[in-house]
Amino acid sequence: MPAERRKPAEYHHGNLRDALMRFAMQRIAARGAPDFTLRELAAEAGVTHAATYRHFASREALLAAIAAWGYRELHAREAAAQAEQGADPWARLLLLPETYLAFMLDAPGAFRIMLAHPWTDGETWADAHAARAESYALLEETVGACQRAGVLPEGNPARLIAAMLGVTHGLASLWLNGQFGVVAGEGDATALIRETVCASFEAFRASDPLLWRDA
Amino acid sequence: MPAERRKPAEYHHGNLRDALMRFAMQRIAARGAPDFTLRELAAEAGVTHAATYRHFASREALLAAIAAWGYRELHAREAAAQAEQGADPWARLLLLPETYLAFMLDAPGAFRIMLAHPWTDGETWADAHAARAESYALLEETVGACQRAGVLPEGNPARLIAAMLGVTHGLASLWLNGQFGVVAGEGDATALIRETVCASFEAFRASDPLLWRDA
DNA sequence: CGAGCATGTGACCAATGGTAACATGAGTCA
DNA sequence: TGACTCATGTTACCATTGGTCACATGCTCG
Repeated sequence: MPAERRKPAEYHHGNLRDALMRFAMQRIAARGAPDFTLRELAAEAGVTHAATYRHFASREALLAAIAAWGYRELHAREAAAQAEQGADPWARLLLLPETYLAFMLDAPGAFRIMLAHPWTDGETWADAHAARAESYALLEETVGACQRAGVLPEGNPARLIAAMLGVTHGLASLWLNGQFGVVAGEGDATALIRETVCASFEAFRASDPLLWRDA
Repeated sequence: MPAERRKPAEYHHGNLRDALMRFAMQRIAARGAPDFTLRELAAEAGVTHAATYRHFASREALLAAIAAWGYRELHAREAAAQAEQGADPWARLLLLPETYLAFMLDAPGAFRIMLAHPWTDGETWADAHAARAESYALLEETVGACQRAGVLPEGNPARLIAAMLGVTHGLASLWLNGQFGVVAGEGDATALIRETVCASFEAFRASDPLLWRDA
């Protein structure tokens, strides 16, 4: 008589995969790093660690699945927000970092894998790569629209994109790694991040076009 | 007769500690993550893995030592560059990201631990924390000098600092994780990074002071 | 020269990621 | 209904890893 099984039929129908991903994300968020053990995830799901290999080829594949899910979810949220926004390109652009940061607060575990994990093995991370490319494409397109509308300076869009992605990503990364206290004391870090991103974007918008032109 | 020993007396006098750190940084840079095994580091040094514990209390302590070294080295380079620069605060400020990015190219292995590793256990990472704080303090001070000199907009310095640290750190982080191709194609990434950081700083400098004022 | 201490060794341990052969149960089709 | 089958999960196993401990070795300094 095996002790204490999970609720019958809770797993055994595809739920295990999702459950493992959820548990993993929780642990990552809690511990600040993908430190979890496949065995502890399995135990939390009421399952043997070998069962996990029915759903993920390896530990790293689990991480890759999380990253892919994260980028797809992010892209979906961005697209949805833009859709209900209207046509103003500048407003649509500002929605992107806002959605990005909101999602980071919702799913910090996924975010850490998305941002700060070296996706070494192309094979297992192929899906994540594709998902990420979608999200980047949206940024690229929106920046282009802003430039065409004259609301962002002309010049090499790659530089503008890099600058915007840089601030957003950089602040997110600092927050995720708990490095924010050093720069900002102990105030409301998330508010400071939002305000800083906003101010930076405005500064870019109003900046001298010469800055972004190639040499 | 033990096979193939290291050159006699090469270790046994404090060199092992440094050698292990060097090897570890090489592996981190090569593999893009602190994947190395204590055993392989020890083997590369011609030593048993147990010997490593004479110099580092744990694997994580090795990482912490690398991070601490990195921040101390970074701070030293920044201070040196500023010292030979002169008194112009804006020039001194621009030196910081420049030194930062140059150091990243010199020591990508250390950088990855410095930026993208969760320093969970305060005990083992205490030294790294202290070293990092020094480096941040320099940025804070230089920004303050710029504001007093009227070359940076008044307003909450925390926001300006966050913005500058954000771009720099964000672009560095993207580069370290190989995410730069997505945004910039396959050009000279490091040049693009430098130019983008420079343009961003100029944009911040020339921006409307209202942007950085608290609400 | 001899003692002491830092450094390195060898044997050992529990835990981990991963594999393979076996078990079980839900759905399908005769 | 009953047999087949495939997905899912289990048991047992393996090599490797981080870590510890008692023991060896060899600088260094009194």
